[in-house]
Amino acid sequence: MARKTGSHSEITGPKIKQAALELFARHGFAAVTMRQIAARVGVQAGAIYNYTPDKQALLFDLLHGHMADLLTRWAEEQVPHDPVAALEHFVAFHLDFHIQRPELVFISYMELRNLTEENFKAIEEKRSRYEKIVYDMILKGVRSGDFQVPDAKITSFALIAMLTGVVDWFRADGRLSSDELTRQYCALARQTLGVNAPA
Amino acid sequence: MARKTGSHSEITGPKIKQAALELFARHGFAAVTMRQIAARVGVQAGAIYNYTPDKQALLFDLLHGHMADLLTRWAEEQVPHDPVAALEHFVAFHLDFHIQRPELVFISYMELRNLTEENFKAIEEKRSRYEKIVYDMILKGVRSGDFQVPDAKITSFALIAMLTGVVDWFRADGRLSSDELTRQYCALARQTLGVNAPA
DNA sequence: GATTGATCTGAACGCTGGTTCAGTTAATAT
DNA sequence: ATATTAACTGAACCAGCGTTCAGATCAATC
Repeated sequence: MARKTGSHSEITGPKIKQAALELFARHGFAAVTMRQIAARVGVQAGAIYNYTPDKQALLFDLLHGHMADLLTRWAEEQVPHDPVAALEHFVAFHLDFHIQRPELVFISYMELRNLTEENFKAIEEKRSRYEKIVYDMILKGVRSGDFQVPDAKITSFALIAMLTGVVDWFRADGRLSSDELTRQYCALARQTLGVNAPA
Repeated sequence: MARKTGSHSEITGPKIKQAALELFARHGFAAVTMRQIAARVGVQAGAIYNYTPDKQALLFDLLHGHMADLLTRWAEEQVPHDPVAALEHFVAFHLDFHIQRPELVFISYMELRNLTEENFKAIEEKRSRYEKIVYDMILKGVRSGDFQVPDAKITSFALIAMLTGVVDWFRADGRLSSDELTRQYCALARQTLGVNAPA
């Protein structure tokens, strides 16, 4: 059992993941080579195979970890019972989570088609779970009379698209703080959901 | 000047574009080979080079044509002067245009990073022009008092994301007709823009 | 029916891809 | 010191890539 402390594996492993993430996000999965990833870590291409069975697994682990993280975090949130407060809580959570990992959000949308069918299904299942959370939240508000929307399902898609689209333009060092961003989108989401709308 | 009529070039050219479009949308630009495109057209890979200088041009032509088409069509529209009517006109136009060409919408978002810098700039310029149209439309409604939004710029992004996101789930043969879709989104857009919102 | 030229084939070119693996390195344990 | 072994190198494998091009094909023209 040589090389416990002083071992590089606990450093190289995460570095490979990080390098793959950055390169996949910038150039796309198919356009990135194992040699590029290795170069960024400071290692030869062959060394990567000590940490992942193949390139596909590298992608899947990133996407699966991302979705698992999203669901876990939401499960840990203390969501208010009031529908409007719950909506604002969700908006804040969703924006915060997505803004903090723009690359993961990006490849989670872009690279789905580069997954094997089996891996794709695993991601889709998690994505559906998340969409259902939003749908249920909206439905609850509609039933209580707090929300007024043309269609709960469509509105759930529209809300998610609207919020997730933020990663396309928001920059943490831009003119807008993330707090301000959240405030703006809370207001926008309330309007979209028809809070205080005339009956 | 042999082979005027009976020539295949007027058939093969478009077929190549169509095949490239479908394959790029399904598998991604980098993952598609010239031989795959050729096979779908029923031709050898070399023949493609009678119609395009290289693979990059194949992608650029698709994206550039798409954006040019979008701007041209909108320029031809008779847009009402009333801000609310203009908004609904835009929603209907945007949805209709995008729903009719989901593959082009898809690759126009996904494959930007596979363009050379020069080609990328050409597309970005057109995209900005379109975004400005939406922004100006919102600004006009805000100034007239018809719209009530937290921030015109953010709202323009949110509106576009919300509408364009439709191509991710809408299927022309699904439960929802495109007319019904437009109606739903018009209502949603009015709410998002704060039409009839309390001052 | 010979000529022409647009269209396409088929094979090749040089190169790079993911992946494998025998062998080297170096930190620990004895 | 020596043995052990995780971590990594460096070279190789072969399949496949985009692209080129000399030559075949064949409908339209003369």
